[in-house]
Amino acid sequence: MCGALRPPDAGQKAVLMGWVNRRRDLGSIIFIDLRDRTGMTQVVFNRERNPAVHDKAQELRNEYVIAVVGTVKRRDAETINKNIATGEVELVGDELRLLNVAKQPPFLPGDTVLPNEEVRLKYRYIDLRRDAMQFNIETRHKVSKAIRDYLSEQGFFEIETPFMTRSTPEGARDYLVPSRVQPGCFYALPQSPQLFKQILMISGFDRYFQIVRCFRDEDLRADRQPEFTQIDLEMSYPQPERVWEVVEGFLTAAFNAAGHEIKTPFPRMSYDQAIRVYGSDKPDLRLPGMVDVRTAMTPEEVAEFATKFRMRKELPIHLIRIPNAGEVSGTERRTIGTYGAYQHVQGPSFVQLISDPKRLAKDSPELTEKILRFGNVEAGDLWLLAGALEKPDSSAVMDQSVQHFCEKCGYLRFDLAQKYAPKHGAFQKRDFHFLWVTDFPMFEWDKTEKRWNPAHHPFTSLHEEDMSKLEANIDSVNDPKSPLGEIRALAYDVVLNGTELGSGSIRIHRQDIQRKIFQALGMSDEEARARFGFFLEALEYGTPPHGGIALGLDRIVMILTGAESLREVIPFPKTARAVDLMVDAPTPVNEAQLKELGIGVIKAK
RNA sequence: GGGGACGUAGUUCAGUUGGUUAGAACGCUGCCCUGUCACGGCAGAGGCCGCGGGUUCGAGUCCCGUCGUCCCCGCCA
Repeated sequence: MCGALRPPDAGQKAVLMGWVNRRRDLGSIIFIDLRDRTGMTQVVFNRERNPAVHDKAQELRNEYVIAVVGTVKRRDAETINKNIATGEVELVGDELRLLNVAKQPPFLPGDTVLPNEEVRLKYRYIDLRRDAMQFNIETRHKVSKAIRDYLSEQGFFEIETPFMTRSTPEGARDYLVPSRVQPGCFYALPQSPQLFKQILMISGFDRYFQIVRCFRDEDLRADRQPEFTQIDLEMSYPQPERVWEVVEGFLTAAFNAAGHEIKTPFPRMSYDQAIRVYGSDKPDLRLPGMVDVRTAMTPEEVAEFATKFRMRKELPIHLIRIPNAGEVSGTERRTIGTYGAYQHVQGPSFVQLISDPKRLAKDSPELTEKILRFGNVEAGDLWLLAGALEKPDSSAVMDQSVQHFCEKCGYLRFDLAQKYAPKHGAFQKRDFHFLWVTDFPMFEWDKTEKRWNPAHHPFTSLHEEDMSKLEANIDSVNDPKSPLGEIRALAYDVVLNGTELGSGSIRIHRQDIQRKIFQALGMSDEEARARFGFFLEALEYGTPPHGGIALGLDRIVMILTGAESLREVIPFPKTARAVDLMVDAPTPVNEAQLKELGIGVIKAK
């Protein structure tokens, strides 16, 4: 292979096959960098030594596929190339076979500047020849293999589940597949194998896993593709801690496979704490959290401060700190103080920012001193205070809850952290901060539908202590003030550097509790039967307690390779409009196909 | 559904206040070159300025629409 030859091979005959990465024609001597998956070797064709082969080598162009038979030669000291692994040797070409020519490609795998993504995606086969892509795909292979091996060793069976299954109205939009045999009926591609894996527990396969494709017809993001791969697992009789151990185990194996050490167990944090301190359910621990400076003040000070800055004193006043941001100019500081300057935060403002430390220090020196000490602010840190506006735009008033306020602050923290990333240097891609976020709420309020919905999915168990709260509020699905929102689920997320890697829960295994959950969700027995009948029935035939989790493989590989988007770790990804530019999918289909399926297409205006 | 950025040669980009023949680099073609490795030198080809409309004596440049790519909000149990 092109990356294999080393000085000890000198004198040997060798055959190399690969692509012409670059040619350097010096007249009587021609150098070819021959490339394959494993690396690159310089091949030399010398007119003096072999005029016929040299002539033939003159025909070579970029990306031609060739086979070279030659002799491995140790290079002279002054011609060694330290930049490539095979740089101490070269292959002296004795025979050259042209396996295939190539048109001029729109770009070259060896180019230093990348073309735009549209071109890369259209000519994906060329893009994938690039070292970086080869590395990403190789890493992906190693990671899945490590996970597969680890879980197999732990007694998990890899079991496949159907891709053509039933549509369920919950959650994301389904991709539908029409049935020819049952006209007017549709399969749905699975958003996850959730119910199947639970059924597998009911079937006695007490440890299941699958590295499986999932499909969700929702808008894309840099870290969201319509089809993506999950490491899905489920086990019988687990405490959450047992699931976490398994995940920590396979992640350790996966990161090792990619050459990284990680520390386990991962720290844990409740959902409440994550929201309060980081304003997010997926905190990035590489930077300090926020502190509520009211804690450092007397009630009188809080009242005075709040009045002075038109802030609400019953909501947190958060100190957001970016360590080592260095000097920040006055102009810059004024921009920072402008709420609208942030990418993530839009809509009517209810956040009041204090971003000018000099002025604050001048006005209230003692208080400032106190706040800075309390927040561990050091010289060179960028910090600001964020409170809830006393009289915000009318449309923002209704949303002014602690949670919502903290989330807005969390976005400010995140945007600032991004903006000053080059300065604070805390966003090291190799610095892995894992975290378990636990005790997610069971239900969340749906503003559009004006009702409570499951925050995770309707088969999630709740904390035993919260059962009475469920029973007391079982008929309040349409009451936004209902304590249903306080019920904690046995649901957990694993988070890495601000990215949600995976999400799981302990499931309900008793049908009486399942029934209560459906009731609390305002779903009648009939409705529940219609939607999940097969599953509810299965629950009645001896269901062991069980629970599990699913992690996004693509996201793991993305972080491991330092990629900025999932498209860098998926060989054939889709664009933001869910189009595959290489195969040009989706496409219309012909009338006959539609007719056979009993489908009519309505032309959009 | 909404907000933002971008679209000029095969590729990456430049293009002044609207002004006459739209440039550079890499790649490509030909010639020269025996130690290059992002080889070098000389010569050359290559443009629907995304598309459509408008303003103007005149549009790559201004305006409107549209298409495409990217980022974000909504959405993603």
